[in-house]
Amino acid sequence: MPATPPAPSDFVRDIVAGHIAAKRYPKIVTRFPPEPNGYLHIGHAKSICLNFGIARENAGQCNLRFDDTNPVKEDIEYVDSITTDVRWLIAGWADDVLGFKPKGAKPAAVTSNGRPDHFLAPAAVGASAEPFFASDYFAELYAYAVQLIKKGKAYVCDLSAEDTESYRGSPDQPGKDSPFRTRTVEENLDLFARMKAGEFPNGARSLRAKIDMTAPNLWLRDPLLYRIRHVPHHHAGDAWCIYPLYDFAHCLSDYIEGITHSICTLEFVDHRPLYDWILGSLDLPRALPHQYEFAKLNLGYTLVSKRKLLQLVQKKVVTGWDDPRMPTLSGLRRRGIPASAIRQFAYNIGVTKNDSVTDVAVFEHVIRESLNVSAERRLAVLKPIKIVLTNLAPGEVVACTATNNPQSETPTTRGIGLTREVFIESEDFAEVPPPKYFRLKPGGEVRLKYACIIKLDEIVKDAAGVITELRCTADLTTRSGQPNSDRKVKGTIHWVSADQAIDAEVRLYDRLFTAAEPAATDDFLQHVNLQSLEVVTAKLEPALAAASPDECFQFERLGYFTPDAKESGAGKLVFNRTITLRDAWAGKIPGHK
RNA sequence: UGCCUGAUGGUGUAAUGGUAGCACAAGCGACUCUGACUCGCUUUGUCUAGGUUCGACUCCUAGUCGGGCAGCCA
Repeated sequence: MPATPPAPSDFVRDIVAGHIAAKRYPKIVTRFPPEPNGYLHIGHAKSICLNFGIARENAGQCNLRFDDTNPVKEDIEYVDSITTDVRWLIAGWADDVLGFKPKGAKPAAVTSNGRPDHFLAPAAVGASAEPFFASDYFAELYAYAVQLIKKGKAYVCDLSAEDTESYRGSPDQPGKDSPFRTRTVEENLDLFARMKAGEFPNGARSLRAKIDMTAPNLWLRDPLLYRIRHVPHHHAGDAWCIYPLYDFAHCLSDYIEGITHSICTLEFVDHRPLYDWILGSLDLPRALPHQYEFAKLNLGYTLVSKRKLLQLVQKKVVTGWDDPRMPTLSGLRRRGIPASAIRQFAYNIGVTKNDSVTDVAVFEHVIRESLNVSAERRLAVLKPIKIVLTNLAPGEVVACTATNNPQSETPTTRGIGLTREVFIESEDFAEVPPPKYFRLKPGGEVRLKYACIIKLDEIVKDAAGVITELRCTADLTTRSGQPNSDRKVKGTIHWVSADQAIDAEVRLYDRLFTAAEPAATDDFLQHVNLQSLEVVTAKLEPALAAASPDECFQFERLGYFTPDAKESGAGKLVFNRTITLRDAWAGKIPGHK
């Protein structure tokens, strides 16, 4: 997989390309605007790759901006996790177009040439820089709201939430004007100032745009611009008790930052006329941003909804937002999935306006494709069964050489020792083998990878009939470099020396849901896969003792595994299975799958 | 019953009036000291009905089906 895939093409990029050809903007500026009310997930990755991708392909800029206008749902924990996750996803790919600003900077403090420019060169983006926050614009936003009132385009409304809803009408029924719609500019100004001053309780009044209560588009029926919320804000502190709503804050935040292309998902199509109305109703001298919408990601057997993922966390279905089974970027990272694979995935699925469900196999494919090239191979046995090589003496060690990565252009090797007692995978032995079984069977031969061919002589069982060991003879003339090394047997299996093996907890993950579209079911919690985690104590080759969580290994013939960043350490090794290898055999075993 | 939006193999996505292609999945085969990887081959598609045109996935008309919208969430 190329580190930098070829530049993708899609309808959004076509629009941008048209603007560049027309020299409509001096610089392309996009933004990724999460609300800090949950962790980022694979669906957000699609948006991040689109926004940062467009910026990097056009020598532009993409601001990370927190859309933090609703303090009751937001938290600093999410600000931190989102920042970390975005930087991880774009690292080595779009760092140089990441828009950050000096810590604490607000628009007025850094405006130059009549145009706010918070952008720092990548070298300057260190501890003294931070993402953008819509809440840093609260003062500007308030001033714009006052301007709207003065133009007679906004009014303070005293309707309760319930009345506001009923006055709005329904999709096929026009709404009716609020009795407060005709207040004078002076009265609105006074009331709005007193809202800001904290004179009224939560929900007592709101600021509304004066548009058209009979508009067929519900979002044009005098939408709310500000609500009263006597709560402190995680970023703005306790400076405010009125907070702007999304529609008012977003378009103006885009304008303040000089965004050219405001890219969002399809559910905001209905909001676009409002986005344009607000910007068009104010005196805004600079070029206005425009909104473009694409279809968000839906992934099979996966939940792509912050709200629903939060429920999994709260109900302790998973251990946290970063549980390796979660489709969050934190979870995927902990599981061992490379950021480059996620970017490749975004590239492969494309960007359209079609509401669709992507097959998880597409995601799994890019993970394997990436790891196959990068992961070093190791030997590990998940569910061991003991083999005794009767022609080796106790304590005897036969030195073998294993290749670290056959995909490498210049593969390196490491030594492993074959001893009298070794563990093999219990699945690699069958007392009564199915047809076409290539692995160890009574009287049969297999090759121990990197070692030699062995022949099964005897199956030893205890009094209860349980197999305790398999006694085999090793044909040491079939080792690499030995005269019979190219002797062919149908099966090659992995193994670990019983003397040298180290124990590790290995967590085997499966999909979190049994339903192809959990979000489309009545209750997704009823479709949680109760077998999504299986914990085994595995036998690993000794080299794995030094593995670090930023490495992912292929355990040969099994899959890709990475040390758990939170729980694996010198005292106790814990590995997460990132993904299995493709297994063409599994589907062919009679009665299997 | 209002407004917005979409429809191409099993899935996702190209083709912007000129050979329906790519990826994933599936199947068969080759190779193999990973039943992996790699390689070769194969199956399967333009929502429907009209129209325009030498020629339509593409343009027009009418339908059908799907998604979104009535938070003081984003």
